[in-house]
This record gives sequence, C-alpha cells and structure tokens, in this order.
Amino acid sequence: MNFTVSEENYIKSIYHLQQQKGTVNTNSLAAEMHTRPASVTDMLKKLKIKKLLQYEPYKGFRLNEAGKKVALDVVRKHRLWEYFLAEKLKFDWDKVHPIAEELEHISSDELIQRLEKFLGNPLFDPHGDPIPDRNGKIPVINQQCLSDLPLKKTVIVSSVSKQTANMLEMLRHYKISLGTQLTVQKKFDFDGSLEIKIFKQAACIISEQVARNIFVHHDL
Amino acid sequence: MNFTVSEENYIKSIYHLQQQKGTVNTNSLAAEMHTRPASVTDMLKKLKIKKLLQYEPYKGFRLNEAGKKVALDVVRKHRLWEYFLAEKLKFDWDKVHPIAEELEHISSDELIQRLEKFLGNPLFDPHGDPIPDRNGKIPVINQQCLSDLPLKKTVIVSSVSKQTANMLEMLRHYKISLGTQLTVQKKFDFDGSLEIKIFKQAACIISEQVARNIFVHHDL
DNA sequence: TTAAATTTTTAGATTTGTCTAAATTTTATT
DNA sequence: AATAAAATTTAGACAAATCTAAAAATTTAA
Repeated sequence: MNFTVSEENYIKSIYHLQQQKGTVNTNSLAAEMHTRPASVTDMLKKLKIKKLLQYEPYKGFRLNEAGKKVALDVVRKHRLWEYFLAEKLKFDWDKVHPIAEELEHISSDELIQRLEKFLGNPLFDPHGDPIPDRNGKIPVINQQCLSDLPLKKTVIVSSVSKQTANMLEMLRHYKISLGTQLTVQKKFDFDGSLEIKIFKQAACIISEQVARNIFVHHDL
Repeated sequence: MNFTVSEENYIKSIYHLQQQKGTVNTNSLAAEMHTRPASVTDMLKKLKIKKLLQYEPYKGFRLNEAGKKVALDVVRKHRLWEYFLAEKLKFDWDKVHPIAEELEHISSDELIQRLEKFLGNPLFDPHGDPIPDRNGKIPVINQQCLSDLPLKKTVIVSSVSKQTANMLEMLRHYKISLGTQLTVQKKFDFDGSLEIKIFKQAACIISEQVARNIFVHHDL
C-alpha cells in the first residue's frame, strides 16, 4: 500500500513516541508534530481505516504490526539518507536531519536497496542510531552510557543522544566523534564530572551532563 | 520564493514545451501532464499571480525570465539526480527518470551543490542532456545526428533522444552507449540504413530510424 | 461571413490536510 | 461524589489541487 507524506510523518512520530514513552496520546503527538490535537484526531481516523493502528475515541492509540512495519521502513530510509549525506556529501552531523526528512519520502524500493549497497550496508547512521534492514530488523549493540562506565575500561563512542548544535560544537572541541576510543580515568563525586583519556590525545574533563548523552560500546 | 511540487511540475513542463514547440497552449500542456485543461487554467492563474509567466485568458502563455529560472533549477536537479542514479547506484538509463521526478523536488540548495561536487561537476546527464549550472547556464555541445554524418569521420556518441526500453535494448545489443567511438562506413540509399564501425568491435548495420535518434560530437 | 469545430475558461464539486472554537469525555481534586 | 481541570473529539471552515459539465471565446471552413 502507498502512504502520503503526511501519513508517513504521523506514523513515524507515533513510532518514536511509542519507543520512548511507551504510550502515545493525542496531545503529545500534536506537540511532537507541531500541529493541533484536532488534526491528530483526524489523521488517527484515517490511519485506523488503513488498519495501521488500534484507536478507539478517547482511549489512546498504538501502532499495530502493520503500522510498525511502515514506520520502520521510513526510519530505514531516513537513516540511510543521513548516512549518505554525512559520509558521501560531507555534511555535518547536525545538518543532515532536515534534508533526510524530505528524502525519506521518496518511494522507490529499488532506490533504497541500491543506496544501501552503495553505502556498504551500514548498520548505524551518523548519530549512531541503528538502521533497520529490509525486513524491519534493527541491529543491536551493547551500549552503555559514558556516565555509568567503570574506570579504566577502553571503549568506543557509538552514539550521542542530544544532537543539538551546541552539543555538536562541544564534541568537536573535545575531538570526540563516533568511533573515538577513550577511557574514563577518574570520576569526581563533587559534580559527577569525568576525567577521560581519548586515544592519542591529552586527558581532559567533561561534565556529567555531557557524559550522560554519550554512549559507548566495548567490542573492538 | 518556494514552490509546491505541483507548481514545479507545471513550470518544468511549460519550459520543455516552450523549447520544443515554441508556443504552449492549454490543451498540449494538459496532454503533456496527463491532466485536464481546466486544471491547467487553474494553475496558470496561480503562476501568473506569482509572476512566473505571461498569461491572458484565451491568449496562450509563456514563461518569463523568473519562470525560466525556476524551470532550469528543477531541470538541473533532475539531471544531477539522474547522473547520480546511473553512475553511482548503477541504475539502467531507462529506470532513472521516474525516480529523478521525485528527487528533483527536494528543496535544499546546499544538497544540490554538494551532490554536484560529489559527482565531479558533470556537464551532461546519462541521456546526454546538458545539466544547467547554478545560474541556469546550459553547456553547449556541437551535436550532429548520426543519420546526417559524412562517411569516415570518427565521432563520439553524446546523446540519444528516444529513450524507450526498446531503444535501450537495441543500443545494449549493439554495445552503443554514451561516449562510444564510431565511424560511419557506408550509407545504403535503399532504406537509409548505415554500416558503422564501433571502436574495438566488428562493423554492423543500423536502421535509419535508430540512427536518427543517436547524436554525436567530434571533439575528443 | 456565418456556422461549425476547437480551444479555453468558468462554475461548482471533491479530496486531503489543516485549522479554530465548542462540545464531550476522562481524570484529578477537594 | 461533585466539581474543576485536562484531554480529546466534533463541527464547521479553509486552502490547494484536482475533476466534470457547461459556457464562452476563438479559429476554421464552407
């Protein structure tokens, strides 16, 4: 079945809220999408008719399996395009999102398959988020938050959750990017800040707030 | 100024008809766009308000300079994406058009500039059509139709006008593609067919009908 | 030059996605 | 439990893009 750009955007947002918050309600979806609750209600009726979600008036809603499949397909396209923009066209991390928001609605399946192959079948996008495969399967990675990490373990930065321009500026300053190897050397209990040693760089200190948004994994 | 997908499609079609036929009228534009004359009239009013064309009811119409600029920008995007699809993603010539029809409406200017650079600033798309530059300037090439070519001149295939699946199949069979070097060795007056010698291949004969759709240039 | 044919436009309807304002339902509070 | 607050839905409107059917203008041709 085919979906409009608007339908795809609603499905994607419902999916993301469902993942983060567990439940989705009309107001939070309206806020997420910068639209009005009444518009959400209208769209929910359409998506119910298309059998993509469970929805009873006044009772909340949730994507069913068919809806999740559609969402994962859009997420897959979004993240592959982000990878393309960052890796091939050399866009900065924080510039790729709005462009991928448009590209994710291009409909050709063959395009996406060829793009994936051209990019070398990447498993994670430039923000470290996993790219679902053709069947909607999401690669898993043993991630741990940098702020919870025991001392002296060498790890690799795998994703960053708050991707604001400010955060990016900070990371650029510290020369931290995805794939960066580092070790936590000391934790200051006073404010939770960490002394870290980045591979081939001098030791430095980062705040707990920054550390809480950096995720790492252990595998080489 | 920003334009809707529909506006861009109308502008592009008007531009192409204007190039081919000189004048544009409501019925031919409706035919070209697989829509109804009444819909064309409606859109013309909108485009006139946006000052993109001259239009007086019952008097025909024509893009002005602002309209041509918009058209060339869409054409530029279309052809750059076609080049990307063929060169990077290895799509066949005859598959790239419908996908580029969608991609051409992605709005980011920076995307197109980076894409152009990534592709190596190509001047012609996979069909041999010229790619306008950022300012709307179109590269020129001294093209000649293969059917008009004098004997014994070595030339290079630069474009193919009829890009149907059948024509493509034929060209693949003859191993002719853009950039192919060849010489016309003999012309048969009976049916206008040509004996051609393709670089590194045995001589072969092509019909006048095929020859009329192949264009060549002389420069190395 | 008048009638017929063609082209083009208008009038009015439809679909999609959105909105505001009001009504309804659910949840929380006293 | 009654009422206030919050969340959600309905009712009705609007803009964009399209359509059909009918009217109007232009062109062609007898």
